[in-house]
Amino acid sequence: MPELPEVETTRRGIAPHLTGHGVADVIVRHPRLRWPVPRGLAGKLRGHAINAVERRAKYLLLRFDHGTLILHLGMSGSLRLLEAATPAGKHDHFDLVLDGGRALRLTDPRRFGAVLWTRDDPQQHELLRDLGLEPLGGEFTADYLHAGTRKRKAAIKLVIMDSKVVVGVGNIYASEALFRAGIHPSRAAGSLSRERCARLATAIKEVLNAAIEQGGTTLRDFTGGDGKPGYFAQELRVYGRAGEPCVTCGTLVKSTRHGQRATYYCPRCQR
DNA sequence: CCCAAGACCTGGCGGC
DNA sequence: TGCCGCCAGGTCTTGG
Repeated sequence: MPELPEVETTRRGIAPHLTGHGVADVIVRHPRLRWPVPRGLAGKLRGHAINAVERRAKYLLLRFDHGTLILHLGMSGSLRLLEAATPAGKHDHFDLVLDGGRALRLTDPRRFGAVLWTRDDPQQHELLRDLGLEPLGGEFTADYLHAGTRKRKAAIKLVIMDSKVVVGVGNIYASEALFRAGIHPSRAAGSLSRERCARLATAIKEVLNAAIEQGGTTLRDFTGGDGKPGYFAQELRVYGRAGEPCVTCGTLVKSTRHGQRATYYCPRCQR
């Protein structure tokens, strides 16, 4: 579920309910996520307040005075706010119980998500330290993308999904951004002109921003019972549409694979 | 350094 | 209905 737009939408949804609130308890029902959930979190966090909820790439950062709780939703994770007494389901692995009786609950069937703690600057954490630029930031430009792809022979789709280059472009948005930019997903990254890098950087920003707006409309209620997305499926132009006509030219959308992930593209519009 | 493949997990689906 | 293989929105790790 979580691509960058959903993580950002989640952040916006939960932040007002967490910021300034104290932690009453931490419940770990299943400590074996992507990495083991650190032991003793309850003792560390009880009585401390959350100062801010930030995002770096697809990591959510819950800032405390004495450290940062780092959350990742993996492939199948979601967060919602509910009454702490709500019975836990099979995949409800982690609760951050707040003062006042509510809790932030992590649900994650595949357990590729993560809950980590650092006392230090989270940007220097080993998982975050070497990440590339935020796609929606001002530094992510045509020049940056052009320079960063010069020596890369790999398919451009793989390169824009490489978190050391730019973060947050997941499998869906990689196909969508390349379609909007008119670039074939298999094209060698280093063969793209500066002009086409400009179109691609713009397309990435546009598709992510559009999806965040969509997420904002369908995921606004994080205090409700259901944190499920559902969102922008109707906005997708190529993803999941193999065999259907291209929305631009009518040619049938094709699918292929890059790095064991499904890729969708229009063989006529994308070169 | 770059790149492809493997690894971690569970659940849903289509086919037989 | 049951079983099997395949697929799934991520990303770290490994081996060439």
